[in-house]
Amino acid sequence: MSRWEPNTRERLLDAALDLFGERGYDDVTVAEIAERAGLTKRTFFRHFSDKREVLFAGQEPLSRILAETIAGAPAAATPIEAIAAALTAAAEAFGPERRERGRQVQSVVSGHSDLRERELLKHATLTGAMAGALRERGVADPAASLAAEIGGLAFSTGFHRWIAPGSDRAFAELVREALDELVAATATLG
Amino acid sequence: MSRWEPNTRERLLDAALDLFGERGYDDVTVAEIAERAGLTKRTFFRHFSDKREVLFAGQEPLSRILAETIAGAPAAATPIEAIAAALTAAAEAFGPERRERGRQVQSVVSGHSDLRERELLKHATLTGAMAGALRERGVADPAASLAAEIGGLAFSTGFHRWIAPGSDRAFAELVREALDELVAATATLG
DNA sequence: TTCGTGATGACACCTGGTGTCATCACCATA
DNA sequence: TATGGTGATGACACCAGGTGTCATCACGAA
Repeated sequence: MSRWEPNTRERLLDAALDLFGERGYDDVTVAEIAERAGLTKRTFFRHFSDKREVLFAGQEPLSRILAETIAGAPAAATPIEAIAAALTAAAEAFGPERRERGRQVQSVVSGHSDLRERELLKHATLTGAMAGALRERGVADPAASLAAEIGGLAFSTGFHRWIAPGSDRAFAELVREALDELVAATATLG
Repeated sequence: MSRWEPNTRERLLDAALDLFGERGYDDVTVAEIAERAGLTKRTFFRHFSDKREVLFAGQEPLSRILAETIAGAPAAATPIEAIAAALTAAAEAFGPERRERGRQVQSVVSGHSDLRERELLKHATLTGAMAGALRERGVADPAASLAAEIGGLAFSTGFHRWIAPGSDRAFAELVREALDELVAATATLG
């Protein structure tokens, strides 16, 4: 046996989601989360940089996957093709076992301005990673930002459909569908 | 003479920008800002909902202008035409006298994660207003969100060019140019 | 004169977040 | 076995953002 119980981060995450579900995000203090996990406030902040971050942990690898997939796409691939490959690769990291937690997190986040802000920052990080990787491929700049923005929109749309009640299709499939719709819509704008 | 000096909000805003410029955003406390304006911390929070908000005040009318202009666009206008009209109307509210303050604010915001978050929230509010107004016009949803996102990108791009050192062209003109470039880029994506 | 109103000050309070030091299981090495 | 280093944690003090609440006081209306 080790000195402390293992899986500290996971215990904190579970405690936080439980408490947020019971009493709402801002009626729960960090000290309470830590206490339920058998830890102290100070330890919470050693694992999460702030109270919001506990709801967004685990998104760090996504940027990497997106950027690497775009970088590794065939030289002949168009920006949208590269984005499509990247979104597929990223979405495949979300198996059905993550759907329920996605629902829980989203239901807490969606009602809270503070948390919406953090969500937008994460979203911007993803689109920024995509845009940067496209520029590395030589895509010039209005096009790179635009393609990345479309990719971000597809990701969000797909995510919301994925966690919608009754949904049982794969995340990757839904994202691809959303991207196709967006590309088709491109022709109707102007 | 009134009991208190007038222009409370403006005095707080000036004090905040001065102090942020002198010592940086997080080495300045709200109490110090209030003190320089001859007020107290409590009064600061009566005028701004939080410390960050002092840097983003005055953006409230923009959403309204965008939405109303889109709503009032000719029935035959395409989504991009409606967006273009809205962006022009909004950008015309930014005369050259606001450019220097724009630079100050942006230089404080750009280095700070907390402030970037708030900026993203404001940005999302603007694109949300545009997307909503387009839907009211009967634009179906992938297209409405996409057009709004393009509008948001044009606005940001134009803004950054407007405050760039040496820039002397009108904000509205720069935004229109950015929008044109984005629409052209649409055809190159793939 | 009187009364209501609105903006402010004063003050206590909570909570998120940080700096710092002590503690103690674990591990490597002698 | 002994010894010393390391890493995660606890304990504790502290700061700053933000809020609730009550008192104050100029101003305008009646």
